[in-house]
Amino acid sequence: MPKLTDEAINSRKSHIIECAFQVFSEKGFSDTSMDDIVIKSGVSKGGIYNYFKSKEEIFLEIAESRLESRRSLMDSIPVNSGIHIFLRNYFTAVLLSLKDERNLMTARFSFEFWATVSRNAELNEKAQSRYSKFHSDLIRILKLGVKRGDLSSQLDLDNMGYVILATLDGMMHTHAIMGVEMTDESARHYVDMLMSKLEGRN
Amino acid sequence: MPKLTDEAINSRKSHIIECAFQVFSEKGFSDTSMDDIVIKSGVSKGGIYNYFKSKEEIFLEIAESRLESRRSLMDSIPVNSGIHIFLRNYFTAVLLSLKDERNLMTARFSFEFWATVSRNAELNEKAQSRYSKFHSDLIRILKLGVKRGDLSSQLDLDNMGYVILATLDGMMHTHAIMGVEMTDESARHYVDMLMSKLEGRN
Amino acid sequence: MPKLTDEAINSRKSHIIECAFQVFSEKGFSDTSMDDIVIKSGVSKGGIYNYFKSKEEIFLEIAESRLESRRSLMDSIPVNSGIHIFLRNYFTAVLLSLKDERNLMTARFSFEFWATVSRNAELNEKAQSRYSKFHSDLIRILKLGVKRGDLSSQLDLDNMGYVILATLDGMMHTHAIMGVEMTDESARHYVDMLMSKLEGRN
Amino acid sequence: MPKLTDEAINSRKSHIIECAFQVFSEKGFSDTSMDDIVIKSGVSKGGIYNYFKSKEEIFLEIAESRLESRRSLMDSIPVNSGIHIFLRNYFTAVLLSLKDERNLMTARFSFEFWATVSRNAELNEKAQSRYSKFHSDLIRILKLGVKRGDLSSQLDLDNMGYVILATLDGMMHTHAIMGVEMTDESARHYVDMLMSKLEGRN
DNA sequence: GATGAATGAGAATTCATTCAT
DNA sequence: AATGAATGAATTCTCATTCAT
Repeated sequence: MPKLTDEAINSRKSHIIECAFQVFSEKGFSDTSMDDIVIKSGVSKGGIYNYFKSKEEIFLEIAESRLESRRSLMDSIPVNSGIHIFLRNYFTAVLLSLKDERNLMTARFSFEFWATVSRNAELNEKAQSRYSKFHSDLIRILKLGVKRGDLSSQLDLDNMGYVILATLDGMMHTHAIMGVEMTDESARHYVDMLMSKLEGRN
Repeated sequence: MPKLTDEAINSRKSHIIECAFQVFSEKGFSDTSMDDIVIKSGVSKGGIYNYFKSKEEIFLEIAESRLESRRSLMDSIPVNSGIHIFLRNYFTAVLLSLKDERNLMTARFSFEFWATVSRNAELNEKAQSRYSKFHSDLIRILKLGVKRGDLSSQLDLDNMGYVILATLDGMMHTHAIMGVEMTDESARHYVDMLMSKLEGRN
Repeated sequence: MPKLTDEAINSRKSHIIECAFQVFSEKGFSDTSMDDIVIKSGVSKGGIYNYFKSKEEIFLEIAESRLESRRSLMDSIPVNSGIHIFLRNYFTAVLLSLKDERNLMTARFSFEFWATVSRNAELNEKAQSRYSKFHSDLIRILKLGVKRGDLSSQLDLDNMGYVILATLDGMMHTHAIMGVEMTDESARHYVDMLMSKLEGRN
Repeated sequence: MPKLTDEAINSRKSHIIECAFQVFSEKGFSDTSMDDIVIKSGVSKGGIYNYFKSKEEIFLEIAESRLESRRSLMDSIPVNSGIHIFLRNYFTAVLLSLKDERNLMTARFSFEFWATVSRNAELNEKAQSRYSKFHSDLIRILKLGVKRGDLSSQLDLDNMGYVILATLDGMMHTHAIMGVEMTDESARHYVDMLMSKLEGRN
């Protein structure tokens, strides 16, 4: 066959990645075999290796794209509305997004990613730096909020950044991995609690 | 050979479980091989299979014992001090306990446990019911706190139970699995935030 | 597309053969992949299969051309000079030729060829008959030398043919494959030894 | 099963090595699959890996033992008889030994060994040093012969060492690999030629 | 009961060859 | 004719489990 266009190549890669993403989300990295991906994608063994040089590479490329998309959510802050409004909406949206099966899978993949990566020193470093970026993005927004007077000036931003990201993850983790139902009320209570802290209403 | 006393059997089992626990914590379920456990424990392959019928069974028995111990922590509420004091201390203790390597391992094991269990419908049910017990214990305490006037009477207890357990897990997960340092300040901010909510100070 | 001229076809074949020759010399038959040849030659996978129907065929065609060239060396005996002179020069030239990287490669290829061929009854027969031709060429020359009085009349020509070809190969093999340096002195001692025998000076 | 005695382990290893030796001799390193060894030896896939950690290790252990045995041949020089007698006998014995199928296989393995090893820088070094030992053993004997007056005092020992080993190899190679029959006469002519040189009879 | 050697089903990956374009 | 993506059988190696001693 003649050379595929870049577009065709990317589409093929995307297809494989999409299928692999589903399997990884469901079974985790170690328990997913290349055969699983072969079956799910309909692409032959060798075919997959035309696009990725190892199972790990597939996993990492998925992480690359998925984790990026979460971060980008934050990039778009409406300039006019208050930061406190934005954050409340953002937190709520993140939690409620899990109602969508697709986002649930992303969450599962994400936890699997951290579990896998945490056992590999080299990868871990990359993952940490990704987290740091996410963290500093958040801090930047919090700072902006403080400056605008939307958030409390008493905040210990660095540490609150940790608390926010960690507890948000926890809310998702419990629902996505542990399979414990998260109700809308739980989400609301959580966001209220967080925003009270951030707005200094306690 | 003469039948071993129950005590001897239990001691040998405990030894294997202890060693397996360490390896599972470090490498996760799939990446731990029986050989890892053989080497760590000094017990032969066949020996291990005398006590456990599969790798999965070892894993599950560890979960059984470890997760039980966490629960029991809550059983002992000092009658005199306020519930809000108790909870504050308890949450703080749980988070700070991660400074101890052993507790860190337990946390890691626990997350690995949920990840594994989440992929197996049958196990999942058992795990869920364990979680439910933990959740209802917590609710019971919260109720007691409300009744005693130590906690806000406005609380939506069921949902707050979820929020508490989930966010606490998140705080631990971020530190234990993702390897992001949790400072004492982060822990304190988190507990403050939670207690403000529970005590109705916002 | 218009049919390529025979010349164009041959030139393309030659190019592929030349490149394949280099890779085979370096890595041997089994460890050379078609991709290696594709990369070295710049000709596409399918392109190569237009000219050769298998990896083995390429290998064999190289052998065909290379081994022929060695034989032809012998075809040109200067009529005037003594056969003993000619042989001395020829043996010396063969050995010293290994200083040239190109000839070293040819030697390596040649040994690889025999190793490969020795494992395949059908090919082996062809190779043997090639060897026989070479052997009888040599005998012919030796006979001529005897007749002219340049070589000893006591020679057991058939067997000496074997000894000459075998030891010459050995000298080359040790240098080319085993990587043991062959000095000019070694070469000279060898040729002296051989010529003493052939000239009956012992 | 309880622990095997060292003897039992060695016997098992020997069995595997023996079978692998046969297959490697016949098909070469690359073309021998672990399955070939499994079938030939009757030992299961996993079983073989209990004794050797890779295909390469099996190959190298065979080389270790086989190549050693050849060397040791030289260690036993009868003190009384002349060195020239010993060498003549030794060279003749080496060549005629190829009549035995077993020694033929060893020769084939040996050439395969060098071919394989020559493409791997790390292994190559080890192989070279093995060769060096063999070479220096030979030189030592030659020196002894010169000293005793059994061999010519005009010899350039280092280079003759090369010539001897290389031509001897060549004689064997031509027979074992190229499949060209080596007659007793060829062997005798070769040894005569070599001894004439060594004894200075030319 | 304990041991550890043996098993063999699977895992990831490679590669000669094919064939649609 | 030329291209290079696709195929899938074959390869090396791993590992949970079994079982003879």
